[in-house]
Amino acid sequence: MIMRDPLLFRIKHAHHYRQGDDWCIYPMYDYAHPLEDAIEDITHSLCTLEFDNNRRVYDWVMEHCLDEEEIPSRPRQYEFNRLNLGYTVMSKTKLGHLIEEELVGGWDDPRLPTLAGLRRRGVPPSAIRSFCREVGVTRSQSRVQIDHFEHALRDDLNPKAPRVMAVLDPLKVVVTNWDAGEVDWIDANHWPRDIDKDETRPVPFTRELYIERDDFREDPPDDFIRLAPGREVRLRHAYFFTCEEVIREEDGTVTELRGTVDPETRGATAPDGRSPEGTLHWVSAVHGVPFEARLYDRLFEVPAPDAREEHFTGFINPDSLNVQRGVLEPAVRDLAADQRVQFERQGYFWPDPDDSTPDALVYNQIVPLRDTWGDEDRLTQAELEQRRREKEERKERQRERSLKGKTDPVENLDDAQQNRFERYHEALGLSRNDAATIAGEDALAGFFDAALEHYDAPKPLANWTVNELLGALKDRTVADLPFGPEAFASLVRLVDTDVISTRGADEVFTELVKNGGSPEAIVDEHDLRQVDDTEALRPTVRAVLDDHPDEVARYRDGKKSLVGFFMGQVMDETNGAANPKLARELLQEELDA
RNA sequence: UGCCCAGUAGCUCAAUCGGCAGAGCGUCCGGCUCUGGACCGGGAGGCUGGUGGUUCGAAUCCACCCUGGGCAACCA
Repeated sequence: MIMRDPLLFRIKHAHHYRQGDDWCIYPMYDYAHPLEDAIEDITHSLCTLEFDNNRRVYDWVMEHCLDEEEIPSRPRQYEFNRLNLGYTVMSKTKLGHLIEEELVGGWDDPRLPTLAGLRRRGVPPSAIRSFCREVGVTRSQSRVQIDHFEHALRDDLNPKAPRVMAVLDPLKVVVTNWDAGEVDWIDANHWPRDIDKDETRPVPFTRELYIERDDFREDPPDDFIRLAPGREVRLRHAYFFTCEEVIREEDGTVTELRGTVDPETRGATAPDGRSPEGTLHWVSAVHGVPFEARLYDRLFEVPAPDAREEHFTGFINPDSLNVQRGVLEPAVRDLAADQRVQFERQGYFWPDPDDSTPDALVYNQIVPLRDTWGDEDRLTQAELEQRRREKEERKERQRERSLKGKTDPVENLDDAQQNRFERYHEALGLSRNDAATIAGEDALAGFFDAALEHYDAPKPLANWTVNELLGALKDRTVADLPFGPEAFASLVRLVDTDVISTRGADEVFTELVKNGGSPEAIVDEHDLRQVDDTEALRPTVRAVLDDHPDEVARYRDGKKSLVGFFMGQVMDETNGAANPKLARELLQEELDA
């Protein structure tokens, strides 16, 4: 459609903001794009899917407006699907709307998937690159799950981010068997043992500490492995601690925990070998540095906010930003200002480049740690099962619909074509489908009829016309082919009379489409005459099996589909000349021997 | 309505000329562990959207259909 009357430029007597009134002719996209690419020596011109239609014009302009020698390297346009991410929006318009409506802070809001936003959030460029490598480039429209992105982030950050301890929602703990003035400076490794790095920092242990409020439950569920009344846990890098007393306010909120530490467990290992299930991070209440933590969650509550009938802003997650006032271990002051760190058991963070100052630290959460406990929203086995069922049902519905929608190909034919169809179907005995397919295209039917004059075998000719010729034509017509009905008929005769195999015929046909010529000559030239002699074929079959002992073993072990692989080898070896039926029989014989 | 593109494991993608349907993520189980993290080992998961055809052999070629998306001109 677009090629029927491509529009390349328009004439408009208008003032141009830079060229003034010098020109009254303005190029259209279809004209400017290919020419610019060619002039700039572009080799791969990439664009999004909606320009797929325009590729024909692109090629046409290139061909008709430039001589070969004017094109340093012929540009080719490739289209791809743009990246869609779950639980967010990617289009500039929609992002702009969020900013205009002040639903987010600006283009660099860390909740946004913009480069400015990701950068401010602390996402390293290398993580973005590895994410892109992982998801790949595709022509199918799809939406990438946010999990993939988060995985790429963690994977990138894991070996780069030194571990430190930070409590985001502090709950006070008093160690009753520890003197008020005493400080134990513990040398704690910045890195877990599975990362090949060894740097430590001093962490102060004191009588008063903070732990995460979430890490304590008065009435813990069975699978809760953290702190509860009477229970012992490990304080990371420090001592085993047992909770003995819970202090509450009038309304019942817990304000403080009291308990004791086992002095024998310094370094967080016990001489008697006991090992608590839970390990908690903590920060000294005396040395701890107050800071602000900004936790980011998905911006929208639904996976595809832009694919709904309602306006996408209606799905905004009200809790996408969660600001906490926490305490940090003092050693973070010694880290570089832009150092990305892992707050143990929390996630990866870095200081906000705009708002963080030495006196008022502000940390952005880059990505939380993977958490397999609790009520997060990953798919359970049952949900996976459910999805499988839904997919099956969807397929079943599609099957019904596609069967119901099926039409008789004859319906679309005009009167003359109808007559032709009847001749093909009834007189020549072609299937309804083949007969209608050929009858429906006048040029093709003429070609078929002419070929019939040279080889009177309607069925094989029709098979080749429909299944091979049609595939090679694409948007050309038979008139554009470098060969005529006679050569085509000869080819069909050769394969129909077993002079060549279908595989050999494919080669002949490819050559014919490319350069024309006579099928018989091509057969001789490429030595494609079919080998029907069992004893002539046997050595080849044996050689193939000898060359692939592993595959033979796997075949005998039950992987019968390898027959196809062996067949391919035999056909390759004989350049397509082996009689396939014979080759298969021989293979079976040798393999089952 | 016409034309174009896409449909393969729960998700994102591979599969050279038509010749062994695979990978990563997720999930489940086990191991390790001073992070319920990371790491290591193993398993489950497929009518390649459907029907028919061509072929010794089809995810791949042909016809028709289904589903989703794009384009239909003076925008890019």
